[in-house]
Amino acid sequence: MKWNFSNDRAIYLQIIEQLSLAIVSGALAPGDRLLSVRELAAEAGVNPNTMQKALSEMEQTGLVHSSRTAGRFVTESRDDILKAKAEIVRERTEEFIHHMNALGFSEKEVFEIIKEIGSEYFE
Amino acid sequence: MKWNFSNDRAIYLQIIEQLSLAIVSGALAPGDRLLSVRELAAEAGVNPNTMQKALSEMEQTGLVHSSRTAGRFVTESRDDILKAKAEIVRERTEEFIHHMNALGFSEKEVFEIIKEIGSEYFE
DNA sequence: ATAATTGTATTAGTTAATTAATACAGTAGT
DNA sequence: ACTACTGTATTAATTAACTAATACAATTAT
Repeated sequence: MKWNFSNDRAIYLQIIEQLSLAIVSGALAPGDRLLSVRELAAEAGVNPNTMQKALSEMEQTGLVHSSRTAGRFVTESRDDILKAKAEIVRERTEEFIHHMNALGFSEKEVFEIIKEIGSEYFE
Repeated sequence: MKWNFSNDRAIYLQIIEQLSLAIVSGALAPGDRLLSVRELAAEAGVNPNTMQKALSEMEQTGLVHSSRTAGRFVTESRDDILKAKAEIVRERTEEFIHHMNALGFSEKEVFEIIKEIGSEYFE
């Protein structure tokens, strides 16, 4: 897994975001075992404590769970994953729309902008 | 002006963002005089030093400039404001599209999602 | 059995953001 | 002249995030 951090937000929050995205996007499958805290920390280039903090906080979302000595796993509940995905979609979309609305763009104009800028992303 | 801060990002960065948005959206007109650092700090509920840091950094963008004892003003250059607006639109849109693409949505699906979630925002 | 790996806990040091409390020099209005 | 206000500078204290270096108890693999 590839990690990408900006310096304008807490790293552990970005870890939670990126790991959640990997799960809800299907890059990590239900029941998949994660790398160990130490391995993930090395992979992401952060301190093990920082990775542990992120993973530990993520337990609350239900997307991952840990079994003491066997490791940490993606939830087996596809339903929970779908719910988390829906929530992320809603949050991101609302934030974007709110912003574009504040900038004075109509829905129609937003579509035009996406068509133009999105031509590089959407094949 | 109404301020709104979350605790997951540095306050001075959020000040820059919100003030920039106010300018490029036209809430603040070219040449408008801003409230003093102390007044803005009181209005936003932050320390004057934090407001000063935000405003001082914002000088670099060219959207505001200060004249030592007279106060601080929005740039008179409508062109600079338009350029800043275009940049903000591009950044926000790319970020959103990138996210939705990572979640597996096509351009068509993104439009559907915006139509549904955006119905509360766009008139 | 025993060696290695797991998540977790603890203590300490560093850095950046924020608040706090002043201070100063220049200008506008009176 | 003088008062009030401007942006700016400085020094200090506090807090949260991050890193560092270990340690431990439980389980898996050999």
